[in-house]
Amino acid sequence: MNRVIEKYRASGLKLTPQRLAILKHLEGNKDHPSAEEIFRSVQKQFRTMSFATVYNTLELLVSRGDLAELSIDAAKKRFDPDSRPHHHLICKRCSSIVDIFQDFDIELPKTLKSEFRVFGHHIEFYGLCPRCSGNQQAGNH
Amino acid sequence: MNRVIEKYRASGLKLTPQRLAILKHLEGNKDHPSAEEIFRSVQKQFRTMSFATVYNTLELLVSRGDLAELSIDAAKKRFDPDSRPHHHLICKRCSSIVDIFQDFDIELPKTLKSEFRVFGHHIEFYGLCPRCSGNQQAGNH
DNA sequence: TTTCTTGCAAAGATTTTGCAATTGC
DNA sequence: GCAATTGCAAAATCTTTGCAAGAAA
Repeated sequence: MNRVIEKYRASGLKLTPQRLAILKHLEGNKDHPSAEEIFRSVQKQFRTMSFATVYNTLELLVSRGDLAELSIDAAKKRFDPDSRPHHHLICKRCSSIVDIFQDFDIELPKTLKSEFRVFGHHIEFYGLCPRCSGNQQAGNH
Repeated sequence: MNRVIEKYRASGLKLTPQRLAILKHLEGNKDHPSAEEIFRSVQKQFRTMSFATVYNTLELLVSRGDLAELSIDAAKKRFDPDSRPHHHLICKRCSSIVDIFQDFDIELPKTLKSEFRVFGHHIEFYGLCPRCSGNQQAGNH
């Protein structure tokens, strides 16, 4: 995310401490956090932090392509700062998400390709994480 | 969905007219409707229809494996009555969803497979539908 | 009659928005 | 100082829930 900060500076956006804290929280984050998790974390540093700022910043990052918004979890949007193309594996019990860095050879039928303009694809694997598969009681995180 | 009705009857669930109307609306439906779309449609026949009944019925169907809940659309849950395994293609502009009935050969790395218990996978293709790719103005549906 | 289901209304959860006050540049 | 950003609070969505009344079997 450090290069994201440089990009910010270069395009005239303001580097407010709130934004920097959000960027810092996202940097290298493998938890695929929701907006609320990001809010709670950053609020520890900024007591006056608001959801508006979190959502504003997330929307900005997504629109600039520096953050991916995942729709893999039906309950809420989750965010992924890793910009490398990859897939995800979600635990159906605790909703934890892990990255899958493997390239699969996926080719759509030609008939469809001529109608739709397809940009890309994303594979969602689902199952039970090690913790949940051995524990019927395990809840969310 | 007719066989779903038989299954219902066989397991002692009540076949209320509201449920039958919801099942009828879902039968053969390729629109991947949201709960609200189902509600609006069925409400035309039952003026007193409530969201509770729609959500109750959808949850029941999902729990019995007769309906798939899609998390492909970040804005809301959408439902798919087609129980055959398949994938989806979503239009990033109007959020329309079309089915992809093609089987891709997807194999996870062994290391992951030994940790996670993986049940299955779902591929989300994204792009622009024919209508939206030729029309910058196109809105939702 | 018994049990399940409905409808209503309220509550919960997530996300968005308007706008005055503030702050980075 | 100007324009972008923040914080607050209210509102907009989507979904769930409690419970009394009603209906299927």
